Amino acid sequence: MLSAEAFDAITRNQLLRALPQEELERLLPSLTRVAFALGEVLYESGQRLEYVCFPTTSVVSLLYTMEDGSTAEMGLIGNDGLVGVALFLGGNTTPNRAVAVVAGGAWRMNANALQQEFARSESFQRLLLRYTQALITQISQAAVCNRLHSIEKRLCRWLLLTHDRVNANELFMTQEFISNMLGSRRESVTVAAGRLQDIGLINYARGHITIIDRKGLEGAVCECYRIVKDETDRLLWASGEG
Amino acid sequence: MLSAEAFDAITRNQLLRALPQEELERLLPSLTRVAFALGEVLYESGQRLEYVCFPTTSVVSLLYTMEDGSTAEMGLIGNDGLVGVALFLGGNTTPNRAVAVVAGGAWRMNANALQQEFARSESFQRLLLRYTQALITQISQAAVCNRLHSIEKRLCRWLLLTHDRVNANELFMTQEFISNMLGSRRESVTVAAGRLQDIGLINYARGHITIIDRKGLEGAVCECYRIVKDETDRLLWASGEG
DNA sequence: GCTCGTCTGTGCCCTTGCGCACAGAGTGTA
DNA sequence: TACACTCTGTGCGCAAGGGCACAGACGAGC
Repeated sequence: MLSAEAFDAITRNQLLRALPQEELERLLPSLTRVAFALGEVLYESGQRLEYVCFPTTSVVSLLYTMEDGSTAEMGLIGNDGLVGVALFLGGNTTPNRAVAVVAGGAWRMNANALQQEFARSESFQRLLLRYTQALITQISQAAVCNRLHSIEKRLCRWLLLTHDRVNANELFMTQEFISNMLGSRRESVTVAAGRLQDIGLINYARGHITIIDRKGLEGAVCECYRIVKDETDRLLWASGEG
Repeated sequence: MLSAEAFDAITRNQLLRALPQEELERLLPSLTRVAFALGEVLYESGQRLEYVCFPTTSVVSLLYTMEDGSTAEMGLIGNDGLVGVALFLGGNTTPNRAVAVVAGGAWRMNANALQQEFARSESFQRLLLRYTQALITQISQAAVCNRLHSIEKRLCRWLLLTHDRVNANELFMTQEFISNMLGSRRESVTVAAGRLQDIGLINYARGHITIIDRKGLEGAVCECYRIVKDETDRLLWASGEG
């Protein structure tokens, strides 16, 4: 039987929360609480994964780095997901890195335990595979959005994605940092953020963003944000899953 | 026991070829041979999938269409893969469409048979999940490439990807068609293709491309092409898989 | 206070690629 | 042969965004 405290802590990750109680109890011994600092690297490109992480208050970006050093983000993972799908997909490594963009906590589960449970429990497997599809949706939308939409819209999308995964209206990150995610120049982010600030959607000051008008951001963002959100809801939280 | 003819036909798809013989025999009754015309739609965005397809000589593009009608490709699938991962991931639909970009054949397998076999056979499941990771790699690389690389390089990448999946140096597709995949204007493709033609890599004439200098294309493409190729080889064909 | 380092704002020039318009060049068909 | 249609080439103006340089603004530490 899970203590109320443990249950409360563990279900701050929505994937874990979606699991049946007896499953959670079985998983608990394999889960370790960890914390990530801003910018901390969970794994490097090509590095063998030793564990997966279920973020609770942290947010993790899947980042690609090109040979010339330019970078772009392919996906963003918070308490709605899990970092390290390659472990149960069977590849064990991926050609991208994972970086914490919001400092905070997560639950860590080592490779063996994960693979064992994946093979053993149908509900666990089903949930993880559905999550994989949600992740694919997010990545493919990023592919299209990166191609077709302006920096300003993509910035809105990124802010909303991050805001969704954080329990606050304040984010701590520099424009330089964001430009690495968006795959653009820092100056372009400055200009775009300036416009969002001018129309009163956000406030920006030295690595400290405040979301002032969330609805306004939702109005300024491209369709990509909603498509991914709706599809994720459908895949993970809608039907009688778990 | 598979007839030599059936075995030969079925293993034109590399995923199927990677399966153990007894598994193939079990699958055979569930497989139907189909053919796709150029431009044929395998499934529409949001449509419930009834089957997966293992292309043999056809090539299928996963295409995203925005509300304003603009389009971009997220992935390209040939005899090295399978169309319809959402079926075993559990989502049953995806927000993109699948379109044949090279006419040709495929093996079709209905949803029930697929799901049954996925649950029953570990080697089948392992192969499909590894393929899923390869697909994720391809899509994420597209996301980054779309953001950071020029039309010309992306055109090279697309030509190489397609060429890899086709047993010929001639491709039948208009520049208009390709521009839909690249998410660019037709005129931009004209210019880029013109340059590739000038330096003797390809020949272009009214919906009829000839790859003249494959090595040259590999020299002109961005790193994205090779990263995906190497990673796919590692995931699917390298180790003792199957 | 002062200084240093970091973060943000801005301006200028340049390239890429889009929007649009239209001209030619093949191809198919009557 | 004539006509219609499709596909490709090209030119021009324009907007977005990259490269670079530098100025200001803020905060931390002394």
